[in-house]
Amino acid sequence: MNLLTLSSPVNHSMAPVLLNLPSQLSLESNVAQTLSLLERCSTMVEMKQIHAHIYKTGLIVDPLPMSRLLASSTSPDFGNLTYARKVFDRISRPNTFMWNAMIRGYSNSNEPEVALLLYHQMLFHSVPHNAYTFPFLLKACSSLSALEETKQIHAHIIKTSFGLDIYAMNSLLHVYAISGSIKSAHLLFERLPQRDIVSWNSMIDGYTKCGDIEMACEFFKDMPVKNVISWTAMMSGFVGAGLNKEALNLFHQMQIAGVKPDNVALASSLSACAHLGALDQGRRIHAYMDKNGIEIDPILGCVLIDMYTKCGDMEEALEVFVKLEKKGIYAWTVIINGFAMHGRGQEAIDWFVQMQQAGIKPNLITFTALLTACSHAGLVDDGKSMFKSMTKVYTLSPTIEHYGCMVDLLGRAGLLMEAKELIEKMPFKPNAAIWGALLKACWIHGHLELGKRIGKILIEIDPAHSGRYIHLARVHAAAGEWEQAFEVRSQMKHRGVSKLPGCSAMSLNGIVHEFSAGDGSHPQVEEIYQMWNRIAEKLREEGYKPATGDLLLDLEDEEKERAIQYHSEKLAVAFGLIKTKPETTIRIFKNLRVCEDCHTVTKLISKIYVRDIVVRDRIRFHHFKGGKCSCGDYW
DNA sequence: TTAGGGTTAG
Repeated sequence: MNLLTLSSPVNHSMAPVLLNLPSQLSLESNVAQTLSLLERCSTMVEMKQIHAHIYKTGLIVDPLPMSRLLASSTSPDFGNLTYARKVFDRISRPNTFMWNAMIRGYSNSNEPEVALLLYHQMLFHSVPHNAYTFPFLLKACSSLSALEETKQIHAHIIKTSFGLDIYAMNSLLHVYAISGSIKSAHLLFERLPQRDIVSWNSMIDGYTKCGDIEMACEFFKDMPVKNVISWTAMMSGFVGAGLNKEALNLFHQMQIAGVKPDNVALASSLSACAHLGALDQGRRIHAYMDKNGIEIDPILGCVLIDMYTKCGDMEEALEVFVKLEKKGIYAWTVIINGFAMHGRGQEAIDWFVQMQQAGIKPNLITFTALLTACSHAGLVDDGKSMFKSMTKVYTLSPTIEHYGCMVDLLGRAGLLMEAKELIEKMPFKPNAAIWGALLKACWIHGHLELGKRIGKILIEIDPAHSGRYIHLARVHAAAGEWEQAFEVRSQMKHRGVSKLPGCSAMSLNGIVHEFSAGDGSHPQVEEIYQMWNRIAEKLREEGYKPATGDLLLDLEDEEKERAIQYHSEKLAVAFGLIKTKPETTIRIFKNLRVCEDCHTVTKLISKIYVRDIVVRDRIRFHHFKGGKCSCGDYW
């Protein structure tokens, strides 16, 4: 055993003297003092000093301080697994505690498979395991989704009579629940000799992760006691299922139930706000965080920034971003993506430059955000050079998503041949997203023959997707082929594919008001329609004529005009004008893309009524002001 | 010792 190697990293002339370590002590008090130091230790520098002390004073032969040293140096907060491994490998016969510490360390690391290998060696050396071994080991299984290994460990648990240990059983339940074996988890849950709140929470998490939100709700309802984790697991389940209103509702119920939200619950609720575009609720949650002195950890910071960008308030997003102490790659990517969504391509690039100056390396998602930014802002040359730099400068291999962004960027800019060449050259088989981007480009730039061919391919790939039929019908209509257009729409109806109804939402005093085309369900429907008629009058005075284009194939012209007049977005704008004070920005969120007519109308309204109107459509933001839109009609 | 949170083109 080369002890010098172990203590060599400690350089007393270099390392700050953090600990005043005595060298002359009775063995007993030295053990006690060393253990107490290890307990309080919070950096690797301190750890190495204690290690040197253990070595120097002969405590190295005592298993107790060495065990603690291993436990601390494998800590997920400040530990160093490589260092711990060196120490561990030089211990001639490590005890169970030491093996457990190593297994725990690896289970929390990016190589959890080593935890399983260590367990194998532990069995080989006939080291007995204890109640702590299984939870650590199963944590590694859950990171690896290693179902086969989990089953083997399950057998060991039963064989070694740990089947009554609630920690081992809960860990087992958790792996089954989140590794696609929810039925096994449920069976295990039913047969558990005792259950606690962790068992229930794992079932909720498991059912939400496999998409069975109803079962998750059942468990949530039935559980005898709920804690903040139960509420959060259910909330995240709702968010994951796109049920963001339900998630926010639950967040309020949680507070009524007297459960104080922690950072995870706050992150989940902010994520729901981001999806809903519920800016005022998001702001309220932010204010709550400030008032209660909640420390903004790196994840919470990202979600908060993301919420502001997705709710249309880039300035507030930037303020939070600038104040955020530790800006990791997530935070930078979120802010760059924010600028991308808002069509502020040059700023996205500028912040990317700053990110590099801060020494943060971009990842694949950062590039998706950057390429989107270039695409939305029509920055073709910048986009091309970014795309090239991925491989040349950053050694990142573009994924099909990046090719999709490039096809979109080139196609939108009218460089269809270049887009086509890129598709032919790329190392992937084109998917629906690639064809979809090209089809859109064909439609915008009038390449209708190619558009029809792609449209047909898309329907073949995605026969249950209503958008595919609608786009092909639109291309036929643009070519004046009304009969074929009608045929495509009939095919869609015939196959039982229903059109996703357009829906616009506006959040007012914490309540989300939703509108769909021709909607009569809103309680103030009369008032809204009257307002719309007044708006229509003013629009006509401005010389506006409703578009009766290609979208409403099966209607007569007069009907088309009526239908397009009552698009959800127009109803939402009318509602906004009634319900908010002059000069207040109206914020609307659409589930589909803005249609051309609504875009024209919203521009005019922003001028006539002197109102800033912010519309988030399925892809990006439009900021309407003084008769113009921030997208520059490029979308 | 076991359970819950973050960025992605169309």
